[in-house]
Amino acid sequence: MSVNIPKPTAERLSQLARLLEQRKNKSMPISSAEIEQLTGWPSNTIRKDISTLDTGTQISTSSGYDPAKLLEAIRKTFGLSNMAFKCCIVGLGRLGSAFLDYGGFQESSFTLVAGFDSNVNRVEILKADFPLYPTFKMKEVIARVGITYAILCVPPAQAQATAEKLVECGIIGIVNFTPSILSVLPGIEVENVSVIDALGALNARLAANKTKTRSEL
Amino acid sequence: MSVNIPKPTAERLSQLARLLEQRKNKSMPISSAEIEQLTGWPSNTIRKDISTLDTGTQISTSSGYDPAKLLEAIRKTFGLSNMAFKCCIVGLGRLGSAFLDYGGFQESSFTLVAGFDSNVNRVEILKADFPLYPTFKMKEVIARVGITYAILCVPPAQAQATAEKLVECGIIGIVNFTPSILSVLPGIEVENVSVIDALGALNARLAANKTKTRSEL
DNA sequence: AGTTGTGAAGGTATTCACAGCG
DNA sequence: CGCTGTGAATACCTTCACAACT
Repeated sequence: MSVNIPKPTAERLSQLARLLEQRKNKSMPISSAEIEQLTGWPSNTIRKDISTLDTGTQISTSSGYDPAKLLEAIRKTFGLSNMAFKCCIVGLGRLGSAFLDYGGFQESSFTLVAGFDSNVNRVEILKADFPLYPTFKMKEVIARVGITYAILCVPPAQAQATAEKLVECGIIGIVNFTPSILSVLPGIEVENVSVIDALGALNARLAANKTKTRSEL
Repeated sequence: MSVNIPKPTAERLSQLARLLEQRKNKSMPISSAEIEQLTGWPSNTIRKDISTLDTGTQISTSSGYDPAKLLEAIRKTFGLSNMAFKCCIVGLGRLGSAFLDYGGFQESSFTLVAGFDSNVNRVEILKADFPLYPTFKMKEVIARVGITYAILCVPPAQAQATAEKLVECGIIGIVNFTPSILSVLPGIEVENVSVIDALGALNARLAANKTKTRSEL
């Protein structure tokens, strides 16, 4: 069931989940038109996306979707129902330490459970809701706690080496905040997060818009 | 010429540009096979992507592409040849201030030219290679300096309001690092950058891999 | 009424496979 | 000969339009 969700659909649904998590009014139905208004995606597409979920139970009324049920359906489809995936931050410089008090994890299906830095001093000074360790404890902690994903924030020069070490330790997915391009073993997934790429994407889209005739409202 | 570059192609080319910028060996030819090895995209696709660029001059030899020429062609196609787009950081908390010494902009077509924060104290204490201003100077500075893009790092609760203000000031593209979903006027582009989404994408891909039979090397 | 859900049509992007070039 | 470059074929995603449901 739900074997093949198109990648763009998966991305939209992930963001939709985040939107639902944040939404104030947890019980008021949300319509595809409202989602269009909030996100800019056509309501048609949204309905099609939602139709790829296997909901089991009834999810919509005549005035829209039940947000809680919709959120649950998305989570179930992506295999993140009840359990939260455990993540660690690697590299606690300015960028890495910014996540120590980042609120976004609160409602999500991911939790931060550890941070690592090679600078022992920094590990001791920084405060967080979860323990911070010097790098040499990485292997032990990742195995013991059962950490799945890593958020990589080390300096660019160390990125590739650190990534390899993380994979050795059992990490299967890396969110790469460094500007380095990582190459990893097959089966391991990397998601690159880069301001420069984001700016590039913006720019590409705006350049494309200029060419197009304005067929949008 | 080059009227319609597919969106996924544009994204890959943007990343390819970054890869070329970082590459040590600036003169050794790079082949589509090597790019495949580094990025995971099929070499076929890469060649197709590159073929959408209008290169003017010859860009490849029989052992691959000339990296400098390729980079130049990508930049030209995206309208960012010589000039660098001017960007500002809005919100200088932990996350925002992490960009003050982020190296990635060095080789790119984007430059940071200003930072803003509502906390006057913070503006005075932080050090950067470019000037920092209190928020109330935003309109004046953006207009005078000619800033195009903003990197939004304010607390989630202020995100939507700040975005609207930025648009009023003349910003046409926003890289949104807050977990809030922004709605903006048509013609304005937003690129969301979120750890949570990145983790979601990772997870979705890994879940999909499990279903697939391993047809990869 | 208003909204979802969905087959069918249309449009895009990727893959294939091989011609053409240095 | 290895590598690029590209029409043609395929696979994929989105849009449309309307039936079904509340």
